[in-house]
Amino acid sequence: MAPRNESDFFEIAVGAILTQNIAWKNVNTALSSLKSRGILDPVSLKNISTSKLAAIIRPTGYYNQKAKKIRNFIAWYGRCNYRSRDLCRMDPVELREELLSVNGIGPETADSILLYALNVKIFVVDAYTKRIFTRLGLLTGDPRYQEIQRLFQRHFKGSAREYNEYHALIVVHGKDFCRKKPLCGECCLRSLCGKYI
DNA sequence: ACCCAGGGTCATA
DNA sequence: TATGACCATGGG
Repeated sequence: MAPRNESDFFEIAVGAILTQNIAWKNVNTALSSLKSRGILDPVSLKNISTSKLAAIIRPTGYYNQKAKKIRNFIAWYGRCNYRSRDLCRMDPVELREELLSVNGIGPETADSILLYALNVKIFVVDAYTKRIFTRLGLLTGDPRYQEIQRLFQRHFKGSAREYNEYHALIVVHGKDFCRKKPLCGECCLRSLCGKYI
């Protein structure tokens, strides 16, 4: 498992918060602004005012809420006994619980940080995942986050690298499932999922 | 001029 | 437990 440098860790973690209910595309400009100002680090984000931060991340929408969420995350990091490079030594279950205790970090954001920033082998469930798995008949009704995650993790025995790749595939093809009739994205995922699920 | 995008929190019943 | 209101900009 590969610990990342602090710069990468914060870019991924802050990006995970900024992308909540928003396409990645909209996040890049905000992350670039933070980087070009040299404030994508825990000290700068601790010192900047919430309103200043909100103005910078404006293009991502929900900017007032997200500014608070980012500062809540930074405050947690300040309280945490581990530095970013050592977080991977924490028990992943305990770390997940700690992330979830931060106001503004829910299951998907916590799991995104674990998988993408810390290479913890945990599957990130998003709206697309739920829609696709339900549409494919793998799940029925209105499954909860944990059920969907368990379904994938029970059947897919792959590396964290592959967890990462599969979630990316779902995001890429997920929009095809907005339409009623099967499209190429569905065919792709049928063969994809059929191999493992 | 709509419609939606890789969520999460809070209030209410 | 579960359902709904709310947050808000940018691209199609």
